[in-house]
Amino acid sequence: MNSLSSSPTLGESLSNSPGLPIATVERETGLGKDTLRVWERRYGFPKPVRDSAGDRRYSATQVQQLRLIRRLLDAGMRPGKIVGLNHAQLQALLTQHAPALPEYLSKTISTNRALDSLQEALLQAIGRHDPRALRHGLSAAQMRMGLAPFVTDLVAPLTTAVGEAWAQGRFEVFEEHLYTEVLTGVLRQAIASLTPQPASQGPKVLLTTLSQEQHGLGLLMVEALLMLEGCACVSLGTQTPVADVAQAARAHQVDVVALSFSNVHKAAMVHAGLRELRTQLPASTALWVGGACSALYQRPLTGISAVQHLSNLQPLVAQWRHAR
Amino acid sequence: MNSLSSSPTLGESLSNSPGLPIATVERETGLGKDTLRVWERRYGFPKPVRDSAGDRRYSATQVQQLRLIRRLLDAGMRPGKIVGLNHAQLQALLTQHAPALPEYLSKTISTNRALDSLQEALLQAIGRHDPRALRHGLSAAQMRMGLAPFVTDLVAPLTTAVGEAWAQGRFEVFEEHLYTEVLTGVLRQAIASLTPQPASQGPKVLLTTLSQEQHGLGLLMVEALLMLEGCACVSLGTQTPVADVAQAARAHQVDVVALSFSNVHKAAMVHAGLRELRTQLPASTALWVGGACSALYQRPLTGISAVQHLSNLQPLVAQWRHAR
DNA sequence: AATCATTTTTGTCTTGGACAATAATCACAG
DNA sequence: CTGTGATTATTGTCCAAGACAAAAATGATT
Repeated sequence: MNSLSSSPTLGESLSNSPGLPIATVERETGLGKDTLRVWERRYGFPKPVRDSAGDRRYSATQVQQLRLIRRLLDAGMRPGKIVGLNHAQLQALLTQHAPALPEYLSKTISTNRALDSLQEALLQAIGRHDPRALRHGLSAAQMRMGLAPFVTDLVAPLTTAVGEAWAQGRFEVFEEHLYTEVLTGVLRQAIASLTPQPASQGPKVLLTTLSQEQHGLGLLMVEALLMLEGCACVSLGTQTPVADVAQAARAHQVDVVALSFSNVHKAAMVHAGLRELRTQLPASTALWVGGACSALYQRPLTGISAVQHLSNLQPLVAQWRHAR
Repeated sequence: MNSLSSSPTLGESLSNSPGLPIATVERETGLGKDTLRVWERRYGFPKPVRDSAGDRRYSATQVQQLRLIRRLLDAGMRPGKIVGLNHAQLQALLTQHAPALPEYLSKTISTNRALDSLQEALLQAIGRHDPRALRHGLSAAQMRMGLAPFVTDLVAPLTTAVGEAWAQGRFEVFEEHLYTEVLTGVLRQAIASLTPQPASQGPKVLLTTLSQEQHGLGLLMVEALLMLEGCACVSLGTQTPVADVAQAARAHQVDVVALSFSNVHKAAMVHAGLRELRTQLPASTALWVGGACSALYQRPLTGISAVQHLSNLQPLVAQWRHAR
């Protein structure tokens, strides 16, 4: 009861409102079509209106609530307990459960007042739409702090802060895009200045993300840190299919494959992809994973090293060196 | 008839073979679950075996063929004609479908022997999996030729050559990714070295691509050329929704919005998106579009300037200057 | 308090049908 | 031969209701 194009993305969400089709909601929330339908059947939410063809049309409000639900699910809650709740109740749960979450992040923040105020200033530069100030602030901080602390203590927390501000509606999409773009420029410039490393004392590392993972900032942060450790890095950018990652690892004869995951994907998919890649990779090739994906740290993954925090990267390289 | 994790994937594809579940095939091939099932019903392919629960299990061979089919679909073929074919037939079609070239690209190539041989050398560096040689070759060429000719006469044709080699199966996905990544680094370095432009004599330009368009190389090429012309550039990276492009244009008070399109989308989608954006943008804001998307140049688009070739960019800036 | 067995919860896959937008084909006029 | 308009064919996505196995929660026993 539907058709091919059903063009709308989010453009018409404001003016006229036929509502968003289920495919768009899947993209926007990360919840599968099947899941959305079975939730409607079981919990009575979300209950979209139907268009002339009988297809579901979700309101912007429903999508917003689904976004909140998604975050609570990532925080460990169960669908049955929260899917029926209204916006206010969800928001309450979210703020209440906020401090429980990122314990591995908080240790770097709030211990340093100067960092906090710098971060705040940069956030304001984004909101002011001032790319020049943003770029200058980042660049200056990198020079002052040194690259490794810059990445670990400022860029990483700042990026999650921007992501959260966007999720809470305090930032628009284009403001988050501007931040990503400016930071990408700064990080790439730093990496380029490190490039002429003559004799690689560390492992040769292949960097990329798997299909459908298009968040590339984490990759750049890791690349910067690894180059500081004397690693030889080969980056493939984002969205490389599993089979091609394995193929590239063989072609470039790397010692390590490093993958970055954001939290937009279903845990089952992440695990399946990793298991798949692990078996396609030679046993002698190490597999390192990291990023804000909660699925990585719940259970230990056999044959895979999970890097929950960027500060754990340096020890991992040291450990690799020691094993040789 | 299935379950959550569905642990196996392709890991066992070599030794024992339960085959890949449908979700993995969707991720690896980009073909939706519904599409895979309806193809099986209509064309009898792919015909996966079933596991103990009755779920489909696709063989690695089938996935490989699906990948080829995907490429042919992107090249404009119809599923009904190619879904039943075997590996050899698909490969034949793929290599055969080369000469259907856009004529507007060929004019820059083949007029200069030195350029041709340089391009050939760089293509070989990609095939040799030698990122260092590739990067050095590009960097040296940029220094020798100067940035504008480098972008217009070498990078642009080289990029289309790589894309075609990939479409014909002469390059693997990861090889194309490596090219993109290395070139991105070179271009960004060039742009960064231009950044401290004091007084902008040219228009302020917002650069981005619309949703679902993730090809960012064209954006970087345009940004480099525009900065040479004294423009002030604000880039949002790729995949900005239409509404946010308009919002950003207002927030940053730009004179021009420049969009890049690759040829992966349907013409109707492109036209709809552009029309929508044109209405949301102030009339005083110019809208420039370019890229390898054939839909842009078939009919004239009202209120939009189409840049078929990068050499047309400089005149457009001059024209804008003159209008003030 | 920890280990094991049981029940509940939950996401994904199944089948067969349907539809609307796109593309291909055909008929007809200039 | 070249457009142009109408017709038919193709094709991706959505729907419904049912089913099942893994994960989480609960209860029982050491």
